[in-house]
Amino acid sequence: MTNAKQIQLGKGPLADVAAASLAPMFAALSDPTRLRLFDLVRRAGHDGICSCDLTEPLDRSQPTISHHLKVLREAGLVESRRDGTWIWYSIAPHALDTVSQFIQR
Amino acid sequence: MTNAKQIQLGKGPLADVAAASLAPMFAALSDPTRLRLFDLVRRAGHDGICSCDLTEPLDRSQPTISHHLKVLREAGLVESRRDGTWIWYSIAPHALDTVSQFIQR
DNA sequence: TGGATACTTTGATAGTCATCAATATACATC
DNA sequence: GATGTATATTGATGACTATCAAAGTATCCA
Repeated sequence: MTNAKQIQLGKGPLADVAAASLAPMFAALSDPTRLRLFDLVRRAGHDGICSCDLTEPLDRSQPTISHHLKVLREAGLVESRRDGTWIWYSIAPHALDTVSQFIQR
Repeated sequence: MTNAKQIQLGKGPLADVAAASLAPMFAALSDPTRLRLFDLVRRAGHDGICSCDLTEPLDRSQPTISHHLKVLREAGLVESRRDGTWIWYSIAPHALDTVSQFIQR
């Protein structure tokens, strides 16, 4: 189940619930390996990138990469689609909109 | 010791060191209490806000707030200055520049 | 000097997380 | 069906974290 809550931050002080839904997105980006993973996926553009091409450049085990991709997916930052035995990852539309909204405020 | 590394992200894939210095800033924002704390400080504008006015609205113990402020400070996101027994917090200049740079890329 | 107020540090606890090896699942091909 | 490749899940482990109460430090004022 993906966690793609499209939160609209109000104008007042950051509400409890808003903070609670914003925090996991920052958490997803709070690990160096995941940051590089996200960056690689973003660079791949619309087509995305095969999971099999992500393990080697990051120097982590295959289960670890799989774990991190799951975290990014559940945070609503990336999407995946299967193509035979491969799985292709791409950036979710509006992935960083909420984060952006918070940053520039 | 504040951790205000002003990283310039290159154009190529996110480097190991860049990711390692970016991750702690996201980590600092990955907790709901800290997000609200940061938001309150930001709203206070140039003058900043007294630490004593941050404990009550967040419904956490005073040591917990102190701990979170330390995390924000060491991530280079906020600054503090003492005024008698009070300590005033304000947003660090260019606090979110590096994060912004990563987001819009 | 001594109390009062604001804040920090310490110590403890329960929870989360990054990582890997081992195992399981899914798909393709033969 | 059997085998091989790609990915996911499980289980274990060491490290980190959010929280609080208690104790410590800093500053002001009388």
